[in-house]
Amino acid sequence: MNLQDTVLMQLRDLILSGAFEPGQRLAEQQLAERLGASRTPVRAALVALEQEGLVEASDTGKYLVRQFTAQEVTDAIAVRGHLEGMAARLVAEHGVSRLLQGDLQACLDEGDRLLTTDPLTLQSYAAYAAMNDRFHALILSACGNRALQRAVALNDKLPFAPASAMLPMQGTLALDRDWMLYAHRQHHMLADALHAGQGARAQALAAEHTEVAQMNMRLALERRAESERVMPAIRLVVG
Amino acid sequence: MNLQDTVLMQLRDLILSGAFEPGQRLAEQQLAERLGASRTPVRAALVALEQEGLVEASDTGKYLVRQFTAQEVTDAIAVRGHLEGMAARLVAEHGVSRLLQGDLQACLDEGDRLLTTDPLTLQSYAAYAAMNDRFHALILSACGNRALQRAVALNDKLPFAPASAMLPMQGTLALDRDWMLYAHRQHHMLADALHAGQGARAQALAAEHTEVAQMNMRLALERRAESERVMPAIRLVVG
DNA sequence: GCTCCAAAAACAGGATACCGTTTGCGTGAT
DNA sequence: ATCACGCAAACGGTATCCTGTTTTTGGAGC
Repeated sequence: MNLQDTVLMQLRDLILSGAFEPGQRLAEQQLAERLGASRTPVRAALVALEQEGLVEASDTGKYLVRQFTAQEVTDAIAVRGHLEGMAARLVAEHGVSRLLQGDLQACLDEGDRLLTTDPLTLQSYAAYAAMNDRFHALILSACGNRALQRAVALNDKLPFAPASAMLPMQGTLALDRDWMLYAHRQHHMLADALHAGQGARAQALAAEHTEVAQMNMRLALERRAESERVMPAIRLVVG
Repeated sequence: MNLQDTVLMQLRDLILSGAFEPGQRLAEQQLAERLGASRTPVRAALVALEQEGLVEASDTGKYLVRQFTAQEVTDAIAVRGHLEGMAARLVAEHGVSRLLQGDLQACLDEGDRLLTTDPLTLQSYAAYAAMNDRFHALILSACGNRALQRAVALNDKLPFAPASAMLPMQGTLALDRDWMLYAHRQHHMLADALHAGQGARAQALAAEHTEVAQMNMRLALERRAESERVMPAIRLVVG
């Protein structure tokens, strides 16, 4: 593995885990020392992170930790909804292969099983999150549109835009399981629409599905203090 | 201006003007010599170009000029259509400001005027292309969704995905002006839908609008030899 | 005690040197 | 003539060095 890629991942994790103040300056030399590398790989990582949108270059060429407004997060989630809607429509129009059908069904079954326990255990949460990511990734990769995949990948670099952000933070709300049940039923309906070749319905469902993430984001912002322990990246959201 | 940015632009132009074979290896040192810079800015430019999608890193870490299939180009145009559809819907829902209304109208008027001359002059083509870019940029910037703007910006880095690719290559087809008249009437209709706050209609129109680009792309690929003089980037499309 | 200016420290952009690896070519053996 | 082996050139990854610029700090003057 490259030192460049290692540094890139480390730096991304540091930012997303709230190790820096939003708007804080990121000096190459400091980071190089902190990560035990030279400035060269740090430079490359900063260039990449700027494209990812986690870091911005000031007018004088300095790198700053990007800070997001609540509106920007909302917007990013809306974009993901729109893009996933397109992916779902494409899959529905192309037809669902037997393999994909099986994989989707496996996700649905696992979700059904995980959500029976009440209250949810920590393991159930983690397993559901992994399944959720897999479900969304399945549809995206099945749509076969590489430009679309790239657009989603870029969007997912922003905090709280990825599909996993849809999951309620565990423990803070008793309503969590209810929301997950709702979201999982949408998964069922979406798989159904895909299987039936109902493109418009699939698109609408996938887009509407992200409203759960919007709701979750709003709740997290209202309860900033408690949220910060579970989702440290929320520190990057100002206002 | 940074040497990095200069090198990045030069390199991007070189690739898009077909100076390299698709799939060709891009060696840092060679490029550094050719551009009269050292390896450092070239390296930064290559990292950026990889994120833009014009260059890809092989398994052993070398950089290659990316080559596109016709399907990938089609997909990228489809993604732009979907994204511009969202932007148009947002603008229609938010309402069109007086300023935006005036700017759009100016574009429409200029287009009307430019398309009266028959046959079109070279200047008319260039002016229409500039106006076309401005029109699409106006809507995108008015939508206010930064994540959406980022997604479009990324997509537009791919050859033939930007709005300007919608314009027929001048001189090769007598039908050019007819297509431009058609596309420009869509501009009129889109502005009308935006003004009337008809979100769904605006979205559908903006998406359908990119079918002109699809058509143009198909024609260009059928007449590869002639197209190459006007759109050298077509060399990057294989198959 | 506050302000302003100058010196010093830190930093970003850029260039280059070093090293391990890959690649490609030429030579020699079969 | 062909294949295999080895050597040399080139390259990518990394670190370090240089230079011009920005930022910070410390002191002197008000």
